[in-house]
Amino acid sequence: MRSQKREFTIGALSKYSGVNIETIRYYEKIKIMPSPPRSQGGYRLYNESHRRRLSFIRRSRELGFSLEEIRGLLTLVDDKSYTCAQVENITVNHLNTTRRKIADLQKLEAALDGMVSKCHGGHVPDCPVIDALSL
Amino acid sequence: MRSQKREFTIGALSKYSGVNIETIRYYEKIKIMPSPPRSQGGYRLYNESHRRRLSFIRRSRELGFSLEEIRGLLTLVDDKSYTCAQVENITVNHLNTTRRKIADLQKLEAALDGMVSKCHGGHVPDCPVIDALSL
DNA sequence: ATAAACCCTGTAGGTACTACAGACTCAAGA
DNA sequence: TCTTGAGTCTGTAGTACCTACAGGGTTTAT
Repeated sequence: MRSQKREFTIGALSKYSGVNIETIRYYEKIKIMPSPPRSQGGYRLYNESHRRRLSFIRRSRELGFSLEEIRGLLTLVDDKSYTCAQVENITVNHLNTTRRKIADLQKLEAALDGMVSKCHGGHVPDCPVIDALSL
Repeated sequence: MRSQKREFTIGALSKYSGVNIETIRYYEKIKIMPSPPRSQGGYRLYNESHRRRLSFIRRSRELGFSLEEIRGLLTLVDDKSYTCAQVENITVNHLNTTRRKIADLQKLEAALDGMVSKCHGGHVPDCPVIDALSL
C-alpha cells in the first residue's frame, strides 16, 4: 500500500506540536530537525514523521533535557542501533542533575525563608535581609 | 580622622570577592558596579566599599537573584531610603519563584524516575524511555 | 634593563530561544 | 481575474549572564 503523504506548512506543524514557528526554524538551523522539502514558492512542507520528531523534542525539553542531550537521544534513535542501556544512561545522568538542582534550590529556599522570617516589615532603613546579603 | 584608602587592582578585588575579573568588568559595563578611579596607566583602583558592594552582588547571585532584582535592591540601598517592607517584597517574590521551580523540578524528577524504573537495560532497540518521550 | 605578571579594550562565543524588517506566496472572495 | 489578508521566507539582532580570547600597554622584581 502507498504511504499517505499529507503535508502541512510550518504554521500547522507549530499548532500540532505546540512549538513556536521561530523555534522550529531554529531547530532546523542547528540540525536537530531535518530540512524538509519545499513548495514551489519555497514554503517548508512537513509530514507526520516531522511532527513525531518535533513532539519528541518538545517533550524532552519539557523534561529539562538540553538540546545536546536530545541530539544524543535522537542520534541513537536515528541509528536504530540504540540499546535501552544507552538511553537509560543519558536519562539517569539527567535525573541526577535534576536532583542536584532540587537540592540546591531547597537550600536557597531555606536561606531566603530564614531571611524573610526575620523581617519586621518596618518603614525604616534597617532590614535583616540587607544585612544578610551584605555579609 | 582621615579615611584609610587602601586601594587594590581588579585582580585583588577578584580574589577578595570570589568574582571573576571578566565578570567584574561586565558588571561595570552594565552599571551594576561603578566605574572606579584609574591609575596613571589606566588600571582600575578599587577600595573597601567596592569590595562590599561586589560581595553583596555575589551573595545575591548565589541566592538566585537575577541581576535586575539585584539592581533593584542596590538602588534601594543606594538611596538609603529603602524600607524593610520594600526589600521583603523583592525577596518574597524571589522565594515564591524558587518554590515554583522546586515544584516543577520535582515533577520532572518523578517523571524521569518513573521512566528509568521501567528500564530493563536490555541490549535491544526497545526502550520504555524512548516510548515515553515519543508520546 | 628586562622579563614576568598583570591589566587594558573590544569583540565573539555559549544556551535556547524570541522578535523583528522587508519581501514573497498562497487561498479565498468579489 | 484581481485583490486582499493571512501566512511564510531570510537574515539579523536581541534576551540573560557571563567566559574567552587577541593584541596591546603597565607594573614590579630582579
